[in-house]
Amino acid sequence: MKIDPSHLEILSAVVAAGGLTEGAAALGKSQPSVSRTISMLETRIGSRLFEKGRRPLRPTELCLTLAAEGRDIHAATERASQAITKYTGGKSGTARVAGSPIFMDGVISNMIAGFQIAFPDVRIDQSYGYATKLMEQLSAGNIDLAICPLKNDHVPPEYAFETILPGRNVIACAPTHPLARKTSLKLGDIAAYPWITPPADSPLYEDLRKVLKGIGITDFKVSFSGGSLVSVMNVLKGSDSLTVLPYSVVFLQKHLKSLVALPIRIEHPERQLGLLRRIDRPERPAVVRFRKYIKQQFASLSHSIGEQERNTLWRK
Amino acid sequence: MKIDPSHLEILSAVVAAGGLTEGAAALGKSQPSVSRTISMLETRIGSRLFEKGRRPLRPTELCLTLAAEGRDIHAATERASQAITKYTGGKSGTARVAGSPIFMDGVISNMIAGFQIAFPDVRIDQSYGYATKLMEQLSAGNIDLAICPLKNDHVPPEYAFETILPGRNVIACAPTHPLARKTSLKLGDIAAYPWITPPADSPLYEDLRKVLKGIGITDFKVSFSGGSLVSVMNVLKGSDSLTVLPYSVVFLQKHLKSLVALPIRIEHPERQLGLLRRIDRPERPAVVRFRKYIKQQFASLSHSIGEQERNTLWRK
DNA sequence: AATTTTCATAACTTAAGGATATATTAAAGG
DNA sequence: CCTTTAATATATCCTTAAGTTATGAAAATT
Repeated sequence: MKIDPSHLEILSAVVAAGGLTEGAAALGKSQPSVSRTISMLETRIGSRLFEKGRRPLRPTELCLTLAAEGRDIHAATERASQAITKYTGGKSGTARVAGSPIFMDGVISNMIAGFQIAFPDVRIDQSYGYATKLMEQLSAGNIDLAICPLKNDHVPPEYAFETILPGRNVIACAPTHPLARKTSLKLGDIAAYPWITPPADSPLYEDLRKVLKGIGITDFKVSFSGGSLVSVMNVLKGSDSLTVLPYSVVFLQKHLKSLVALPIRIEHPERQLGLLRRIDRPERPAVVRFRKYIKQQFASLSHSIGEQERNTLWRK
Repeated sequence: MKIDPSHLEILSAVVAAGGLTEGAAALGKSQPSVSRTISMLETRIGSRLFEKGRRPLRPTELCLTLAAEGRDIHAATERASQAITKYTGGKSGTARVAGSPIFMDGVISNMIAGFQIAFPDVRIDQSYGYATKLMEQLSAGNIDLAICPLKNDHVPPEYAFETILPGRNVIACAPTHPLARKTSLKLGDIAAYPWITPPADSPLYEDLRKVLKGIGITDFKVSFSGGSLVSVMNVLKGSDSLTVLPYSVVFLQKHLKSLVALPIRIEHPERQLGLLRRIDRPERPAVVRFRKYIKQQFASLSHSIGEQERNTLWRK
């Protein structure tokens, strides 16, 4: 005897409501519809579900048994509905995000922390990579969103790129660095110190080279290279080295007293930090939610940086 | 987001089977039917349930969540189906039976015991009454089946009456009774002993009067009256009283050595023991099963009595 | 690259399920 | 006891889901 679960759900509603009319109302259906469904069910089963000719509708034993299963079914569909609502509202699911290591560690991870507080049931899968690899990963469907610096006019048409910050870099050092305490800083001062460079394949490395070249330093001493942000910061802290970092990264570390930016205006890379995704792939709700959260966070970060800007004197 | 539980059931089957084709086969449906149901579900939900363009069908997170609920739903419908099968097979439910007290206690209760062993999930609600009241109870829908002696041609057309035994009575006494040990018994012998009579409103009481009148006793001494079978047997055991009982009752007690029948052939009542029910009421499966069980039991009882008959010499 | 397997689509048919209007019927009340 | 009232059953119509077979498209496999 194959049975339609929705019939059992209806049955349980009628039993719970104590009548067809009220049951139908509870279900949001018309009374005749429910009446017919019940009587079709009765003929299928071959037994009455309600005693004949009793006006306060009296369920039979079988009816009560089936209604109990109907309640289970209703509970399950209810849970399913809520799961769907949660999922389509972007409050559950997974967002797979990747980006440049320095950015992810220095900026995004802090934002992810806040996101997790607000949406604890969204899982964030994070990985690292630079632009080319990120695009491949996006196209392969391995990640949903990339966060990286890119030249705005170098974005292929199958990608969407939303800029979130200008790609501004600064020269950074430990707060204990001799230059950090100098009030008036000359460009020549920095030539004496060794440099920490990011991995050679990173865009930041390219930036660093250009910056130094821009201020006339072509032959610079590299004391450490290739590390992640934490490595870089640790080495900076224990040495007199300098490095080039995105201003946003330094900005967020500043109040932790682990990094400072030297007030030297250096060449802007032509890139913009932004959110990259495939335009032809439907975005899952959790990804949309995450992306918008990141955008909003960057908007407020951008505002904070802007204020800071007005209170700083940059030389060059 | 209102969701159809059967869709979730289908979803879980597809996920469990690992593909549309196998899932459809498991459900006993065609592949296109299942395919369309899934895709309709996807458009309703607004999210994919299976990743696009992956040939070993890969369920999304949401899909797995929903499929889990689908499993619950499937389990519930399965339980419901089995409950229905059991019920319609007469293996669960309730049968409300009533009958003459002496018969119910002396014969039917033993049969009910056997029935309960075979069908432990059928509940028997037993009550007592004589023909008129039983018919009222049947008509009021308070009982499903009556077991009572009735004249075959006195059955109103709205009732069905199946005879199960001829309404044969015997004179009964305790095995320790003086007459029980006598080998040759004369009719006059019984005149000396007091009588136990059933309740005055019972058909058996009428039988007793007729029997005694038939053998010439009009003025008989009543030592006890109105009790149930157990009372009657207890009083018989502790006294020299006689009584009239249905032969079937005595027959079943005989091997317990609590009652014996005197080998005196007495007048047969014109009634027949039978199963009475309303012909216009649909019988619930458990009632059918019980009724058939009782009929079959009486058939074999009837056979046993028949054999016993051939070995007994009845006088009159 | 061809083959195979699996899923999606098309077109059609049947049955279920929704609505409104109305007939029946059991319970209640004068 | 008969009338009233409230609830359920039925009638009719229409829309949509769901089943079928045949067929097209696409991913994996060889």
